[in-house]
Amino acid sequence: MPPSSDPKANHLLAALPAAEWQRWQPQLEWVAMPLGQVMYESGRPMSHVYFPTTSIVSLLYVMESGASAEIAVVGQEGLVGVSLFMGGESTPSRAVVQSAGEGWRLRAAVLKEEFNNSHPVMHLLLRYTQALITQMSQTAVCNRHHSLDQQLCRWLLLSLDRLQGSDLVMTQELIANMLGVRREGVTEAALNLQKNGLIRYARGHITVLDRPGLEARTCECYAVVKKEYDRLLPDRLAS
Amino acid sequence: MPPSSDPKANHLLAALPAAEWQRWQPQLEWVAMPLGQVMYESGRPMSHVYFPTTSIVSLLYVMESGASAEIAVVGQEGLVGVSLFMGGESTPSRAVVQSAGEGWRLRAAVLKEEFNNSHPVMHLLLRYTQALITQMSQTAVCNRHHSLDQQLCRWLLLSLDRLQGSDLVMTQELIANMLGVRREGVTEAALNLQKNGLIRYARGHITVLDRPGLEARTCECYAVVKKEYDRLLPDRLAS
DNA sequence: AGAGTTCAGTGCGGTGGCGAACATATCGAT
DNA sequence: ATCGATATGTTCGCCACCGCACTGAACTCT
Repeated sequence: MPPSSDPKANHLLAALPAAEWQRWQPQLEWVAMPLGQVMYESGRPMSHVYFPTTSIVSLLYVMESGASAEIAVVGQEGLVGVSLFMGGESTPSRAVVQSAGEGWRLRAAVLKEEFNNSHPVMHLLLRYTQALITQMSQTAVCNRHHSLDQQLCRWLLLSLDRLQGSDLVMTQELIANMLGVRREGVTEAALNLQKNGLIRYARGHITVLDRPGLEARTCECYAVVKKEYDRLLPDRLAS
Repeated sequence: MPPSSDPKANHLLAALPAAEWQRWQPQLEWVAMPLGQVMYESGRPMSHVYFPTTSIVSLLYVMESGASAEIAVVGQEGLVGVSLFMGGESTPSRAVVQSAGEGWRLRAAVLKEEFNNSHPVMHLLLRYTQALITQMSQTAVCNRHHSLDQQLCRWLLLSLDRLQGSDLVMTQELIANMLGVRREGVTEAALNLQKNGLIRYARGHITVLDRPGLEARTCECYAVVKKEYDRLLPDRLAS
């Protein structure tokens, strides 16, 4: 399978200054990211950082009981593997491809080298990390206070923002794993949304019909996260 | 009120290399941190970073509805205000003193200068930030999956780790706000713990009688966070 | 075409935490 | 010693979500 996506479809890569881009370009390696692929495993050192272009990756914690919960989601706006430059080399979470697509990767050593020696790179990556922290925090709050209906809306919107188009290939079972709830709960919430004409779905394929409707129905968590991403990673970065 | 605590009671300050310590020491300003003091407010730029020595600070999100939820807690092991060096200058959360005590602070400009010009400082602060990220993530998971009983144990243990001794000055009302639950729920959970001889409390004063018992009763979240702090910020840093 | 697998929908009892209202107990100030 | 404020204990109905068991429908493979 040949690369069909430009590295610059990833917003962080697109935001690199020219000098950095020149150095990085030959080092970037195209990768296919099929559904379910584990990008890194809890507690295991990482060999690469990944810059998704058309895929979505979930960061999730898996409990001893086997139950899981998503803490953040990464797409074309970000990168998978922040703990590499944060200094820990690993993290207790797992990263799994939630929506198949493509991306580009960079070897860990190269990234660390660049992070330490280029202030623009460092600042860009740290700002992204702060946005990611906001997403994680807001997930904690949302898990505490909001209904499954609202959380489903938030999750759909976050996913939409990280893809092009208004379609998601995604079974209810998978969504339930991400949200850390029962599959039946997702069925019910999704039925609600469908009844109200906000989405349509069939066997692992969800089409969003009324995005503003979703935004009206979700909790404030979505807007908080979106606003913080926009603030920390303004569009001009990606142009 | 005179300073009664050594700045080096804070683990990060204690971990500074000699050269950095020489530069920082004259800039450090002692501060009292009374219960309820707001160290920074959601979305507002920060003037200082704070290094608690004998106090505990909660990072919490306050929702439109007024409901709140703690996403992390900071004590002598860390610092309040990571978004300053992460580049965002502000963050959508609020930091409130949860247990009165003391600390030291540094002006924002000084900290940023040091962060940008000293690799040891940068790496130290980033490793701390990664530990903080772990705490936030685990909070999200815990909010999703674990019972109030278990969460209360986790919270007590996290607080204990950030203070000396086995006493907490803390009303159930306050704990409820932090955990994002009803006060009555905390009453019930605390009664359980008291019945089993794990704690004793009276009017805003909690004494932990059986710490191993608490550790046995809490969920895995506590251990995961503790282990990650120990891994990322080993004791030798603080010696 | 038929068999097996994957996905979605439904029903039912159980329960943990919610919201509200109220009862008691302890502390501190005058 | 009394009073008000603060902190804790108790009750009751409610509802969202859980766990489980099962049905039905659609796709896939040979």
